[in-house]
Amino acid sequence: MTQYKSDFLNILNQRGFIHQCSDFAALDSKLQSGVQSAYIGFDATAPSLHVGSLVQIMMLHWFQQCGHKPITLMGGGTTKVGDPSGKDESRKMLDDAAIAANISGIQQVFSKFLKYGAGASDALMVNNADWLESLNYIDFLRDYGTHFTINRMMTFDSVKLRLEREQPLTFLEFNYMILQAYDFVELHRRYKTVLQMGGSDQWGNIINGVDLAHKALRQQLFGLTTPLLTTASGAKMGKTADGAVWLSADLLSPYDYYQYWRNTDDADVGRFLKLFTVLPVTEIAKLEKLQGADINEAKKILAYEATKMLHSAQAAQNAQDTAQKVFEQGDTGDDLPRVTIPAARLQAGVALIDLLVEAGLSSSKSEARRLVQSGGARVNGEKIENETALITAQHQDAQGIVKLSSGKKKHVLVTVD
RNA sequence: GGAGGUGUUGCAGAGCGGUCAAAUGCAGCUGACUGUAAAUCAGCCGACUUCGGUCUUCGGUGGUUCAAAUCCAUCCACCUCCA
Repeated sequence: MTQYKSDFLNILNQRGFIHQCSDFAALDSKLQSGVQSAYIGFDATAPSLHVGSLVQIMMLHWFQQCGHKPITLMGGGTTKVGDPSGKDESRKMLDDAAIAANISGIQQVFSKFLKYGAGASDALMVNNADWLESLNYIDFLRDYGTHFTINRMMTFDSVKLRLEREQPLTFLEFNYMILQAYDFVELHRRYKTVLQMGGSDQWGNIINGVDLAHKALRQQLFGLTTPLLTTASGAKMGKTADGAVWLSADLLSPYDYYQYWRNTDDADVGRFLKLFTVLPVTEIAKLEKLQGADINEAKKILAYEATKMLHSAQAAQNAQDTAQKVFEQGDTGDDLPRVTIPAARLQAGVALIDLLVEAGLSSSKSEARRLVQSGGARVNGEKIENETALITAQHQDAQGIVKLSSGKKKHVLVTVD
């Protein structure tokens, strides 16, 4: 195994974060020569980040743990342009207000993983709108446009793939890579930032920044990317039945977040433990030796640790307690989602079909019917196959709760007010 | 500006006057088997339904027809080639 001089690269290497680097040896030396700053850019296209971004955030986390200064760059300016990488279609245009709202949502997530402040290795939050919006078009073209050739830009995957698939690529999007390259140069000017990290899909964009710095500033900057993360079954990280796995508790409860990790494929557990927890690699190595059903123990640790990092130890514990009650004892737990209906309605009796829809377990009555017909609907753990069944006050337990389930994993507690 | 092409249910992609709520694949849901895993197998996969049906969908609009996703007109978007 490769050995680096710097702690940072060693940790990243051991934990499987590294895909490509523009210059391993020189970066290694640079990291040894004092406190450095590195950044990762995040687009403000959604009100929260999802687990797909977690790898990058963890890299910044380790960077800070190694005594360096991480910078989180919000793409307030570049979001208006839209990164064409990996997309067939242009992004929808977002207005200023939406971008600002998204940025404030995303910032809350970062503070869970990074310590912000004024100290040497405290993290810094910047927004590229601060410099991109005041750029003068002609000056910018003359100063930086000369360093880019269309010939080369056409060879980047983000451009090439669009063209090959005969999908439109607007001039606006075509400029994205130039602006991202300029970001790197600007961050170097402002904060002596020497390293840009990102997912492997960002390699082209990152290298553009490194090149631009070389040409415009005569400075060697560095790029480092993570492998594209997929699950063992080949799916992209962060997608579940209900959509993205958000990092904001408003969009995805800690319990659901815990469950997301708890349901990891066997084949992914070791890899994810290294990437998404801070457990020592020696300990992870022991967990990786588990076989068969014992792997579940490793998954519990993964889920607990990941939830703890994002939310809190308490939230992780609550989620774990609930999961244990629900899955190991067939009971109910406090963290299960709840819906409340008027007591009078329950007295009169509510159609099971309707309740399934109201609880969010089915998206339409038809779907709820199918669920019941196929034997996937349960009330208090009892399978109900009669689609005209009524749920009444008699179904309430001692606490006045009715537990409604769709399949084996999705449960909702119905309470009355 | 000119010529041609494309636009179908989450995605991909058939259909080209009735048998079309629309093939097939992927994704998804449920069940069986299990370990809250994977793989495999089975069913489902527009909405509403008193389960008889009813209603809304094939880029938009307006036509032709007993009947249109399928034909015509027009508009829009995109692609390719020419200028």
